[in-house]
Amino acid sequence: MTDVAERAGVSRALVSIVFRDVPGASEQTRARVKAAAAELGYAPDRRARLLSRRRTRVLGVTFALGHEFHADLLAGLYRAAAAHDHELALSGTTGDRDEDEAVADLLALRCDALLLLGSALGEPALARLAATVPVVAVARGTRAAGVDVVRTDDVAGAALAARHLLDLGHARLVHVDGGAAAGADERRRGFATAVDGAGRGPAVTTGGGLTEDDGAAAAGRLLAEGPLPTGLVVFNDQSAVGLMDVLQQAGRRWPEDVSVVGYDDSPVARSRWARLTTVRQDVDALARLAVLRAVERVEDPAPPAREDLVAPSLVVRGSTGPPDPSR
Amino acid sequence: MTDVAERAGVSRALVSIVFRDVPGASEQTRARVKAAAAELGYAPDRRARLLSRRRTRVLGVTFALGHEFHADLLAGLYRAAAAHDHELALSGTTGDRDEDEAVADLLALRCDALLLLGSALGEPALARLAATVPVVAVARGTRAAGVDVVRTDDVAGAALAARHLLDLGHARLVHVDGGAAAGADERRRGFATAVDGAGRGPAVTTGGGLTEDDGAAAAGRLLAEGPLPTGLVVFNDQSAVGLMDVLQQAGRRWPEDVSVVGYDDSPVARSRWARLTTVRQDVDALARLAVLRAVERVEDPAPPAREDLVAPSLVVRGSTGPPDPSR
DNA sequence: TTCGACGACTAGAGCGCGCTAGTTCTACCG
DNA sequence: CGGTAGAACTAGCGCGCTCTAGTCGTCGAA
Repeated sequence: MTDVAERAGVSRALVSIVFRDVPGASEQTRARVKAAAAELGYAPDRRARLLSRRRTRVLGVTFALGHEFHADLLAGLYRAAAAHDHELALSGTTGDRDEDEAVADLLALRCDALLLLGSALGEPALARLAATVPVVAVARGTRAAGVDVVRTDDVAGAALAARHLLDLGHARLVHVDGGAAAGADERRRGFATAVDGAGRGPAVTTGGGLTEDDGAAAAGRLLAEGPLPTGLVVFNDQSAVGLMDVLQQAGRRWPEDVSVVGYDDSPVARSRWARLTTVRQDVDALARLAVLRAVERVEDPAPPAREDLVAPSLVVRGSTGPPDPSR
Repeated sequence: MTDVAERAGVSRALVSIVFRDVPGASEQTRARVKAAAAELGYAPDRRARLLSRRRTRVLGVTFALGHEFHADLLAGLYRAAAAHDHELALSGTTGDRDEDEAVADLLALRCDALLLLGSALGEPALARLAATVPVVAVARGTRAAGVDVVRTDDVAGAALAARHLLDLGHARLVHVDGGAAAGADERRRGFATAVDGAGRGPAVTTGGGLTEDDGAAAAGRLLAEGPLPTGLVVFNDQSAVGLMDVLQQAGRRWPEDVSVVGYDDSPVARSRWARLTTVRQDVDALARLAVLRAVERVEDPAPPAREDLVAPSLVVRGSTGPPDPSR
């Protein structure tokens, strides 16, 4: 910075003014400073810049590496943060790098707020964290004190899936659930409410899970239990494709023999093989709201924690259709 | 820091000594300082710490968000960086956040070195960057001046795939290539060398690409062109599953009618449907080497750029088998 | 007793910025 | 010509840490 100032024949303060783009310098000088900086390959050191500022305008984000949905969220967060003139500091979690470590890293950077994507932290840990720094839990519900929540309305999502099948004319629906996974309760509830509400109850749910194997296991049970239901709402896309694989090996076709709805609109749902009708979470809205809540809470930490539900939407593909009347 | 020092009844310098874990404090005092810090919820501010240190011991990493292979690499990089007592600063690229932006962000943090995962930067841009800061290109070849390269030996990888099929007894092999993608040339070469070397030449290659659609298009051409080859080596897993989908719709089975080998060992290769035999890149070795080269070059920027090739391995699954002699 | 060595600890400069409280310079008015 | 407003610019402290060059005190050897 000193070099740039010297080369442009001004003081360091002037260089600072130019790079912060604030009033206090003539156009002519601005040009001269910028030219000098370009020649010297100078760009302000962000660490030093943040150090002398009360607010860092940096949002810390923890996410699971390799989690497609988190990657989508991050893309949205980059956009949303830029819109609020903030930056992102990323800290990934993996098998041998847990969330505590990721959070500690971000705290050492003195982020203004923390956005935890699908956090696995317990409520006490979350509450403790929220006492130190504004925390927004994204895509995960919690009642931890002081933690803002931004997530998809899973009750509505599962209901959307169920109603889609009901509208197509399916009478025998089954929900392959997510067991104890985050959001599984809400999805069970949404499915049941939709089915019961349409007078097609009682709603039938069978144990599932998050993985392909979970879906495959559920498919095996359904095939063994007698006549296959014509409509299946599965906890997520991954479980759905595991299920579909077993059904296909048993000679069942979609949408002719069975209609299947997934959840998440992950890449596999788009595959030519599955063409999976699925519930899409509004990633952009989630990201925008998460950043907004974080920024708001930085401004004013006082208000009680709030929860934002974002409406999901249905993406109809080839895995669903009217039931074959001949069967 | 001042608060902690006061509470422990020592100077700030002592607190620094304790937290840097360097000699110069008695065990007794260390304990007292740490206790005081814990009570006050103090952790050193990394920005300030780095600011006053010549070397930051931070490695900047650019990666493509949502790219499974990059996520795997990052997990390895976290491990490798920790082993060298370094930290990682992540900067993702997306559709509307390009690599230049990601790199500028990292430079503003004054990282010691940059690791670019599958960089799309041109050679001039890379060379320019390398003149400013040590740069390691990971999973991507380049001859840009001053840029170290760490990547998989794609020639060997494609040869591995071809030899696997040859060993199984396949006589008619075709390589569905990656067009102009990074690594496509090497894989073509490896395939051709293996086939020619086994006296089963001339090697046949057909145009492919990176996506499912590319693979599907290639499959359509192969089906139309006459008798289907019994062994296919495809540029990557994604293209392979697109191809397999079309083959399946045409009534072909694997491994009975056709054996298919992919590349990358991505999650889709593990799917129950595809069970794709594939070439796995040694992510851990790539990550370890990348960090090592970066750290070395920070120590001593002088030596000429070097290129490290990491040996890939074959993961055999259900998509390959001996050719059916009855056909 | 003196001296040096060594462990424990501290003062204070400096890292690269932002920001406040100035100073200087220019233009214009009465 | 003095006075003044406002634009252009600068001096210097402080952000939270590291690190060098010390000081102080203790102990053992000459």
